[in-house]
Amino acid sequence: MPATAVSCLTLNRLSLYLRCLRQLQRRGVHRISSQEMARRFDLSASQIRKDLAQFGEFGIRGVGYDVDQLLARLRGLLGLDRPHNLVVVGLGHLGSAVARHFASNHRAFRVVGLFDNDPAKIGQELEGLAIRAIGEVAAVVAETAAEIGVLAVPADVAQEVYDRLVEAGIESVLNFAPVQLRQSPRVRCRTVDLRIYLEELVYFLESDGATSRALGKPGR
Amino acid sequence: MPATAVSCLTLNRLSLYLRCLRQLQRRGVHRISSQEMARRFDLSASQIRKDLAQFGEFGIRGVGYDVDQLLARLRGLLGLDRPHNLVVVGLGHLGSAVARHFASNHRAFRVVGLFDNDPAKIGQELEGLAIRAIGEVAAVVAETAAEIGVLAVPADVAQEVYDRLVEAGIESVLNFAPVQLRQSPRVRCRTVDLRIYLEELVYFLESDGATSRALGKPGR
DNA sequence: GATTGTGAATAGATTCACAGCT
DNA sequence: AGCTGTGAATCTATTCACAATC
Repeated sequence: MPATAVSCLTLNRLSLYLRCLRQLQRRGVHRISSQEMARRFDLSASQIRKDLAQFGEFGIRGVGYDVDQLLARLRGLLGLDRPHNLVVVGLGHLGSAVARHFASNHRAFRVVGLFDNDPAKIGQELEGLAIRAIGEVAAVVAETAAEIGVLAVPADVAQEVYDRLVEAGIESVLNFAPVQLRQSPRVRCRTVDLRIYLEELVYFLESDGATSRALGKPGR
Repeated sequence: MPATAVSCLTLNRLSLYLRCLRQLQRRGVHRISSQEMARRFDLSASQIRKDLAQFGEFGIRGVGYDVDQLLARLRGLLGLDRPHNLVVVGLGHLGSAVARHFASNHRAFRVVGLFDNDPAKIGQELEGLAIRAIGEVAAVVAETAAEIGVLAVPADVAQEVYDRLVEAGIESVLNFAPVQLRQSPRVRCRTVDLRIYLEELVYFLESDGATSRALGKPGR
């Protein structure tokens, strides 16, 4: 039924619902209405319904949604019922942390390759996996059918490494380098710049706290 | 003159423009038009103009924008011309990496406190700063006038630690725990769940790659 | 009586297209 | 001639309100 393209906003909310449902499941809740869910997690009930309705009829009128069933459906919908292989390139602090973060926790994701160009790091192990030279990435991607590349390299080499991953046949990229990558049409890239989140918070600090001073020009 | 509230989307784009302008500055570009900027970084020219126009007239008609000047203006606008103090709570892999990430790189942000509840970690140093017990957070926030708290603790204690930060007088929170926090109206909280980004990529993997199979029901 | 699923209404964001400067 | 700044037009997203269902 998804003839209509799904928006990123909707999609991210589906992930959110998944998270909420997991929490409900852990607490032994088996049935929930959109209203109750909205109340508990500070969401919008009609939005939940509309988001879900895009993909089918998952609820029972007059009753609500079955938590286990909805969870399973959402997982299937998002493709999380099959495992997905990742490679991580760049094992500085952030890269290592992200590799570990994704390696533990999550059944749906498996880290199958670690790459760096620092000779001191090559050969070391992280979570039982050896760090290899970046030159081997194509071989590993081919061998493991890795779909996603996580890019945690310095900004000035990010483009080069992205291009390499594209060439290696990776299907999409999660980029932590603070650059706007020139993208291949074949390979979707999602950039996550942690600094942007801080900057967002700072702006609201100023504007909430200092409504009084906001009248004076804030330049310079 | 921001009498009008600025949307988050706009705000995040301003951060993005800042990043692009920095790159231009490094390359010795002194003047740029919205079109050229759009072309180089794969953005929309009219959107750039509209976003900037919300805050004043920064460009010169017929000419374009002065890179240095616009950079300075944006920095001021976003509040990045003053330093902001951070505390990081939870120094597992992700917390440590984020602490280091924010401690280096960025002039506008200063990490002034590190907290954990693991006795093995307390007393250790990270980037020249000692890790302290979470009980001391109120004192440190008061003493350093820290504005932002970075939350990198396990999901099941995130709410508790958030509440503690609120009580300690922190002004906003960047949360990496995958939970929907019950928020204080006083303290803005931005949650960043790295897993959501992966899930987004996975969805598009399925839907791009498998347009053929998308006709069959994707359930189960 | 309660709650879903959904068309219609509203609100918000983006793009267009051009008047107004330089 | 070229590019900004901006109202108007379009597109997208969210919320409302209610008929359909259990």
